[in-house]
This record gives sequence, structure tokens and C-alpha cells, in this order.
Amino acid sequence: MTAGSPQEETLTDRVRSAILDGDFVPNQRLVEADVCEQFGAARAAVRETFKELAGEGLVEILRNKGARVRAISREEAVEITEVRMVLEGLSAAKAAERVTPEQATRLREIVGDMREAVAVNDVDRYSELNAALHAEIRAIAGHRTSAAIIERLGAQVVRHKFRLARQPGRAAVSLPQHELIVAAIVARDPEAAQTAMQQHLRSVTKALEAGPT
Amino acid sequence: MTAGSPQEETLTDRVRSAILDGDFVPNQRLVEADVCEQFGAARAAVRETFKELAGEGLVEILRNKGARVRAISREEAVEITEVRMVLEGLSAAKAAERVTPEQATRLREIVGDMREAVAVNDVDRYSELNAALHAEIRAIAGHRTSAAIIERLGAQVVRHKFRLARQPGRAAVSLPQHELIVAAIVARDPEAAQTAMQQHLRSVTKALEAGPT
DNA sequence: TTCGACAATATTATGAACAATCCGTGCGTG
DNA sequence: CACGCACGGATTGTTCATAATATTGTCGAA
Repeated sequence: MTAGSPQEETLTDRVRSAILDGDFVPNQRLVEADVCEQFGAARAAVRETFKELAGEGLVEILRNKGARVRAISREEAVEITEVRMVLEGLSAAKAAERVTPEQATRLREIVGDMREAVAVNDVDRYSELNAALHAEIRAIAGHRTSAAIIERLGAQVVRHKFRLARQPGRAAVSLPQHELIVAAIVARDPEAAQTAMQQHLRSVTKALEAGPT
Repeated sequence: MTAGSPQEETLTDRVRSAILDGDFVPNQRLVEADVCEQFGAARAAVRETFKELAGEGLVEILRNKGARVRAISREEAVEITEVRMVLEGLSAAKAAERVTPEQATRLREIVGDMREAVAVNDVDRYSELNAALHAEIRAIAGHRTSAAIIERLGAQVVRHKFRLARQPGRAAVSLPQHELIVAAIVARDPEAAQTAMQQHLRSVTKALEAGPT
């Protein structure tokens, strides 16, 4: 995050990427021997990796039954999103306390781009900017604990997330909310920032619950 | 949490307990061979346990330098508490949506006991009831994701926590806040519950930052 | 045909041995 | 006397072999 040590990519990272990229699908069994061969690693290393990823919630381990890619239910995805949103609210409040003029400018830029993306109906770009905005807010907040949790949870719902961003008219709803959040941060008003982010939360979870089955 | 499977206590649980109980102090090196002998386990198992606990933030692993009990700085403890509190806020809101009359009674009971504990200046009992109240709210909320994170973070700050509860006059400040939270939940008002919990948060973090060095 | 016990197989769990790496120590040299 | 350097002990990282366990398939009897 802060200092990117270029240190060699660990096995855990590679397996995690494989899961996130969809090379392993949810509920797929992860047989140690197979994964060993596939990544050219030893069993022990694979084993440790599974435990580590289990801690991150990406795989689940059943005693004497091995590991499998954890499938995340709709309800769980909603819960995760709820948690992420309150943490983003906290980040927004912190960001409002610490934002510098340069950072404020950057935030305004992103929102401007979002507005434009909505105007031309570019959902991909909007989704991208959405992520960028939230990441920027986290960075400004400088709150490592919440940032770490947010990112970990985000990894768990990659497979669910896309559905939301693509709901028709979704961007039109969330854009003004984002504008409000940024305005509050730029105005250095933590409470308003958090409140704005919270309303954003309610809107998002409502959309999720009303979404496709 | 919900269904306690009596399944035998795993090595990870035992090591975690050891850390939480203070058998291993922060920054203490955890030499694999020693831990092996102490718990009568194989190195591979110990190794996996370390990775797992590292994921939980209780130990940190340095490449080729082994594991040690992670020491949590004051700033980090504050961050963790902030995160816990917003998550408790979320729980409070959810609890307000789902609370049953029986559960409402239980909450009122706890607050009543807290009031009494304050009256007789019993800080231990107050601290205990405080934990019970928050646990009850989490249970009512039925929000497993946030509950899991809250508990994990709680484990990380056990060594810091006690300081806060014992600040003189602390209970007198937090009691009315707790009363407000419970009132909002019982009234089935999610927004008020969350707001009340949030104010509780501000109060707590302020106390933490102003606390002893 | 269907149910249950039993054996075969696949897979994980554990244990022991080996190799790579780090850290402190003592020696030698400028 | 200070600095650098090589060496040795300690510890982790890796690999392979073995035991324990669960799953699956098969056979026989009701």
C-alpha cells in the first residue's frame, strides 16, 4: 500500500489471483495434489496457503475433507456490502478531517469524470471511477485498519459486485450521492461525509436486495 | 457462534488462547521448535497455525525470521476501536429492525443492571455488562459478517481495552449513551440506533486519545 | 430391486529429514 | 582500536515418505 516491496510473488498471492480471476469457481474442490502440480509447489506450502486464504474468507477448509472455494450467498454478499459501506463511511469522515487542497482537487476531478461517464452512459468507466473514488477516499483517510478490511471483503464479493453496477439507472442514483460525499469531504465536514456515505449505503443495499434473484 | 460444534480443540485455538491469555507477550518470538514441544504438535501444524493467526492479525511473520506476537500500537488500537464502533453501529441499526419483545426486555434488563453498577461504582461489573450488552445487540442483529470482524478485532486489543473502562468517570459518560442506544433499538428506530452508537463512538475514541500515554 | 456392510481408492494429516538463510561471534587487517 | 569478513550455530523453508481418514464402488441378502 505505502511502500510496495517488489518481493517475489508468493504462492498465496498466485492462488488468490487464480480464485479472483475465476480460474477456480465457487464450491470447486481444491485438491492439494492438483494445486501442487499446477503451481509447481510442495504440499506443505499449498496447505499453508489454504489456511491463509481461509482466514481471508476465500476458501473454506473442512476437516479431513480438504479445501474448496467458498461460495458466497446473496445474503452474505449483502452483509459484506453493508459492512464495507459503514467502513467507507468511517473513511469518509476521516478523510474529511485530513484532506489537503491537492487531494480535494483530485476528488473533484474524479466526480467530474463520473458525471461525464453518466452523461455518455458508459457504465464500465463509471464503475471504474467509482472504485477509484472510493480508493482515493481511503488513501486520504489514512486508516489502514479499515482499508485492509474493506479490501479483503471486496475480494470476497467480486463475483457478485458486477450485478449491481450494471443495473439500469443505477449510476443516475448514485452519482448525486457521490457528489454529496465529496462535497462534504472537501468542506472538511466529517459528520456530513459520514452521513452522506451512509445514505449511499442504504441506497446500495436496497438496490442489492431488490436486484435479480 | 450459532451452533457450537463440540469438535476437538484445534492447535490454532490453543495457541490463540495462549496469546490472548498473555502466555505469550507482544513482540515475543515464537520459535517453531519451542511451540512444537510446548503443545506437542508437529512443525507443519505449528507453521500453518502461525499463518492462520497472522491472517487474524495476532502474530506477524517475517520471512526467514519467524513469527512473533504482533504488538499493537496505540494508534492502531484507536483505529481498531473506531472500526469496531461503526460496525457496532451497523449492528445496532440491524438489531432495531429485528428485535423481538423478549429481546427488548433483555436489553432493558442489562441497562438497568448497568445503571445499578454505576450507582455502586462497580467498574468490573460495568465493564462486564458493557460487553454483554454489545454481544446481545450483535446477536439480535444476526449479522454474522460484522460480528465476526468485531470479535476478531476485539481479540487484537485485549491488552489495550482495559485501560479505557477504568478511566474515572468513564461509566458516567457512557451509561446515558448506552441507554440511548437501547431506547432506539427498542423503539425499532434503526437510524436513531446507529446515530446513538456513533456518538458513543466519538466519545470513546476521544477518551482513548486523551487517555494515558 | 433396494438396502446395508465391506473393501478399494482417493485425499488429507502427520512426521521426519534435508537445504537455505540469517545472526552473532571471533579473527584478522588496516 | 575500529572495521570488515568469514565461520558456526540456530532457525526457518522445503521436500518426501508414511499413517489416518473419508468417500466411493461393489457385492450379497432380504
